[in-house]
Amino acid sequence: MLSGSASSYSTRPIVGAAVTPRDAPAAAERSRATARRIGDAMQLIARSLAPSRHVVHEGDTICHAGQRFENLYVLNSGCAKIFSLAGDGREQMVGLKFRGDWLGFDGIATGQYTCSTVAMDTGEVWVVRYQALLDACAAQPALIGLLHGEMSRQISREHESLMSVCTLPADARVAEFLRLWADSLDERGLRNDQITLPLSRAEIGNYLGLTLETVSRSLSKLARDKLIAFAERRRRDLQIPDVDALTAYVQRSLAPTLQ
Amino acid sequence: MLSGSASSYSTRPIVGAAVTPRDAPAAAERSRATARRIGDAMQLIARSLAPSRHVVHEGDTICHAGQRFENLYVLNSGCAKIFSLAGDGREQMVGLKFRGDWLGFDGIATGQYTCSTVAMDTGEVWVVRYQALLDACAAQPALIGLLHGEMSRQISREHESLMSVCTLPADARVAEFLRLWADSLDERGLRNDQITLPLSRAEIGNYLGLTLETVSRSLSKLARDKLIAFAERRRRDLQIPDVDALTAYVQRSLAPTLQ
DNA sequence: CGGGCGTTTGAATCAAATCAATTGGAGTGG
DNA sequence: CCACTCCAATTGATTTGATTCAAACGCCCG
Repeated sequence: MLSGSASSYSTRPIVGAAVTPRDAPAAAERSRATARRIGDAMQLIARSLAPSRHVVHEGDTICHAGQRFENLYVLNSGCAKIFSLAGDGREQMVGLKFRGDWLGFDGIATGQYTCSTVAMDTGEVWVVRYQALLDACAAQPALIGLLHGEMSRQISREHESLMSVCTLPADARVAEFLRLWADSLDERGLRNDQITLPLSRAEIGNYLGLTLETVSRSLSKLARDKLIAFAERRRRDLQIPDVDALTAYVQRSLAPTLQ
Repeated sequence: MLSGSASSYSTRPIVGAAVTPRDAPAAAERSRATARRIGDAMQLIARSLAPSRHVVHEGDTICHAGQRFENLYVLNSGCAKIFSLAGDGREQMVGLKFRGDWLGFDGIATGQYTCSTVAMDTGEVWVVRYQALLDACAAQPALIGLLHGEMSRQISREHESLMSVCTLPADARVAEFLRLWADSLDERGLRNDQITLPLSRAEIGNYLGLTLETVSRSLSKLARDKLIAFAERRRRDLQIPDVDALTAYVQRSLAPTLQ
């Protein structure tokens, strides 16, 4: 079976996978659908919850690990990074958030956030009191669908992160990270051919389970292979001429013998 | 700062952590509280949802990736493993489930499960139609708290997995895996001094981002260091004389210079 | 202009993967 | 009951990808 020999890391197939090939025009359609979904969701929230709105700037903490849970937050613009904090001091970046994404789900179970969220650029955060949200759900059932959808989506994204970290070599992990970023921008109708990473190499490394040096080397390699191009001066701005090429790069790394 | 020099892997602190030391009697109390929580939850589900009950056996698939989403599943007994399937055929084990845990959240957002769940031993699964659950929530508000709590808990657990895989060396990852297992049994009032792993080394490796050989070596090392002991004949049964010692082992691996 | 931080790059090292051989248990059929 | 196969697991030898250590560069800001 294919997947057994494919990965340079770990494992043989255990459940047996249905391989579904990717196709480009469908991806574009999916992206438009996502844009619509996010727009509708924000409208619904605005209309039925009248959330208080807060402008945040780069470096501002939106919610703090350990704080008492009361609110959920929805990002209306800008982007944010989420860190999970272990009792022993370890910090792990566990997520990236863009317009339409929700923050703070991790606090519901225990009544206390386990993650800190920090804005990566100027943006607007909508604050939704959890109790108010529950109350509003009674009157507006679409809200509950939205809420559950977002929690579900977050769970699925965590699965993808884990898959990335567990099955991909360093270069591919970085490529996938960039693809994710570009896709996220694309889905929100933002330019994704020229992106500015608001994360240091160290932060990217933390997210991907790599050291900053390895991230730097991988980016240099991707640039050498013409999958990305750095801006003249700032090595944090980069162009992605072809996002699908990144996907192909990841796939190639899985089957080095078959290419 | 401590955490920067501590980890042999990755990174320097980015947000700044509040270090909260662990303490043993509190852990025991927490475990009892969890047992109560799970018992209450199962009662609530039984009472207000009257779910259909299904006995499953080792190897049975509870839900299949790709299938249309309709139901959530609650494990009443037994244990199950969850695999996320990528389009390219990669399989990643992303979770372990025990009594009281819910399955299928990943399907809500897209209307289609992205994970396959397989029973690891004989147990009972309660099938809850998602729509029926939503309807019941209106009459029984505690249900919605339960549901959200479980989704939230799952998100937090994924964070822990990612932290494990990204920050711990192989031996510590295996130790943490065993600790997690023992804790899960403990919280459910089951014996946890003598456990039988229903997973092969390959599956553990897949879960932890390691090869089966590395898992085997790590287990042997843990046995050599007397943190675990194998049963006479079967290398899948093992004893954990002191669960806290596993925690200490993980901590030591983070600060090899300071011990 | 100079200091500081983020980044790049090289060289040496190391942890984990790979390759390979062996053991041992479970199950099968003679 | 034993011989046989099959698969899981262990263990050793070797390779390799990523980390670590170190040095140098370049951008930004005071």
